[in-house]
Amino acid sequence: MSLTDDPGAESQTPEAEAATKQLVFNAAERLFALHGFQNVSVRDITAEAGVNLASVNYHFGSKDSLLFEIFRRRTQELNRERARMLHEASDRNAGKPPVREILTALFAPPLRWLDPSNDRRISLQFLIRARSEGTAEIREVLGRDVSHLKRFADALLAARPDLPPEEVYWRLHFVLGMIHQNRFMELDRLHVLSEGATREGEVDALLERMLDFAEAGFSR
Amino acid sequence: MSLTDDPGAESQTPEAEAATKQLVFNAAERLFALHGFQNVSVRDITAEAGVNLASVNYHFGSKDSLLFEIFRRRTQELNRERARMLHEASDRNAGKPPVREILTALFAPPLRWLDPSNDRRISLQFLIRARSEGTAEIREVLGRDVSHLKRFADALLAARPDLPPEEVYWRLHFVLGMIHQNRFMELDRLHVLSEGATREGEVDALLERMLDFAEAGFSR
DNA sequence: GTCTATAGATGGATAGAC
DNA sequence: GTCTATCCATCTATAGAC
Repeated sequence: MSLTDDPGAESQTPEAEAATKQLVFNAAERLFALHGFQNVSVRDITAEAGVNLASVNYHFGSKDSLLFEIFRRRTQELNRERARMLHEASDRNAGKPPVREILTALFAPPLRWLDPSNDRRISLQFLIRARSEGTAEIREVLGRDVSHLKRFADALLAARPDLPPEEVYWRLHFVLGMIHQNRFMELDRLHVLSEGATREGEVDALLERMLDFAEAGFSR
Repeated sequence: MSLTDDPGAESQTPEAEAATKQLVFNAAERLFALHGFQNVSVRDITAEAGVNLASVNYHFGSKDSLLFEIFRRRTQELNRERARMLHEASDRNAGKPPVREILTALFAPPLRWLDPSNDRRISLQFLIRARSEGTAEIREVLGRDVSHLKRFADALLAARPDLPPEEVYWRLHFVLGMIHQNRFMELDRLHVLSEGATREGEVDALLERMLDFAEAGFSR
């Protein structure tokens, strides 16, 4: 079964290494998403993962590096989904998709992640928290790497050439705020306020609500 | 000049106490707003304030209590401004203000604080950060004390009785996201993305932009 | 690669002199 | 009320045995 020449002895090494590293990765993502970066210690992570204390430093170098790697991986996954959807929307519309389709490419991936039946629900919470609480390294990357957002800004500028560019940028800012509001804390608060009328479980309905609201905000 | 019978000796006590406490309060608010709750130590605060290390515990009991008191005070100030504006809007409109005036009462106070010429700019950043990074005590208060938000939800429900209530709650959720997006980090990021086209200094213009966007989102 | 023990640093809180 | 010195808990990171 093994691809190596030595199936005996310590042949479980690559699998065990991958397994331990993945256990740490998942436990760290989960705990940080739930309790925040600074509130989770390496001891918490290794205890949750059921591995020994030293494994974080062995596999990731440091606590900071671990969290940066989770952030990098999840950001890349989310941005690729968004970029692919934007590209498809562009293909469907002769290179000039309308506002609603651009916003769909921006909203749909994080909302799919938000679905309670989706394993990635916790990853989205992680990303939202890391964005505002992350280390200086994460913040610096976020601040400088605007290339991903630029594709959406350019698409919106092309869709609304009649608007002053700064108006388009501000509206993009507003819709990003709508997305970032979907944290556990704010959703719980909304649930209390509405006395249970708002059910976050219906992510398809939420996507339509967000699109209706944002598209209306853009159509002036 | 003193109201006490003993102007000599340690008569500076009340003023000195107030002065030191205020120095700590201001330094803590500023540092937390800039660097986050967990990233600021009591030593940082007392160094910034130019007072001795023990004064935080003497005047506030603990670091947690200090931050909770700042949060409580600023939240109260902001909510009172909002409640007053909502009340005035209600008076102007026979108890049933239109959506745009309700949203103005929600947006205008934090945007006034955001003005670079306003001392309260740092207080607003503090509040936005405390909301997402705060202690369990702060989060619990936020989660349970929805009475302030409820006034705005009720006003919106009255202004749009044609809509299903849950739709109104979701839209309120969206506009709150728009407000919370006005953090230093996100504003800086927007500034980079727009290559300087977005100037946050023009808070009056920003208020109009936010109102236009949100009102359009509500009018369907 | 795993695990224990511990180094090394930092931070919150407090005792006790003034 | 102020301030210094210090206690004690906690955390990250690592050395070294297995």
